[in-house]
Amino acid sequence: MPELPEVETVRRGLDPYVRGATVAEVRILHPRVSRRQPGGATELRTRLLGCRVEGLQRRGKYLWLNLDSGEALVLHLGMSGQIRVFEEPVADDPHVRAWFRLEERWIAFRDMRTFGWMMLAPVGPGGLPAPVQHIAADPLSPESDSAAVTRNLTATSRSIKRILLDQEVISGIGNIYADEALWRSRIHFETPGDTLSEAAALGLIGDARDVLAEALDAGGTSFDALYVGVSGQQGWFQRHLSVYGREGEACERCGGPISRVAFTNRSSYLCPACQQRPEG
DNA sequence: ACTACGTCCTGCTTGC
DNA sequence: TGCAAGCAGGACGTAG
Repeated sequence: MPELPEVETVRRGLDPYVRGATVAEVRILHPRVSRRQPGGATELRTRLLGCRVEGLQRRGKYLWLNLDSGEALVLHLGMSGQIRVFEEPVADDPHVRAWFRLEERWIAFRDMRTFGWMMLAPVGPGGLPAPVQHIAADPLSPESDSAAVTRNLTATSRSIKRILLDQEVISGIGNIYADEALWRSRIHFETPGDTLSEAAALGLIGDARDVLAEALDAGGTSFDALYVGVSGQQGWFQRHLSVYGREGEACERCGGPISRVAFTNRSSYLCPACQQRPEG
């Protein structure tokens, strides 16, 4: 669920509660949350206890806490993950998968669909934890290299939407913002990457960066209760979405109807008039 | 090597 | 009304 703007909103909200704080208590309530940890919940808990958090970073949709042990606690929210901060642990919340106490705050990892995970990992080259090493820079990062991304976008016959969703090419973009960026660039999602001009690819990267930045300013996108910030607040960018979730509504550019079509067991939203399928 | 597909989950919505 | 199928914002392993 959460894409870059939502994850960054969580990072900013969580940062003041964790930076400089020591992990005083760890409760793993569901085994799936620690499934990527080789030693499971026990290892996660024992190696985390007593660690001091030195920082909270993000790359694409991945978050990690830098620990004074030299390791990082890497978190991925998956489709439905949330991080919430409480004064006391909430009893009987069926979706809390883990609790952490840092100083006097209780931090919950909630995740209805349990695709999210967390694991401890060594920090490698570039300050990136091992599970994040393969993830490309995201468009809001100063490390992002538009020329290099452009080359990657146009080097393959894969559909442009698949490439946008490939976190090893450009990170942080998910189904919502891929559709929004493609609409802004008037590109059909099935367009093969290697048929795009360099200018079109560069423009698309710019549109992706713009939509992510605007969504971040709005605190992210909340279609339902599944995405909220650390205090439970909703994001507001859904009011500014041009195509996503707007099947049948008028395209704000040409007035034609927005359509929804199948895309790898999911949906793509587009304006068929503005975003013409490539020939052949 | 590269690409497409199925799969891991739960819960809400839709349609028969 | 009830039930089953469909659908959801992600990423990985595997098969082709």
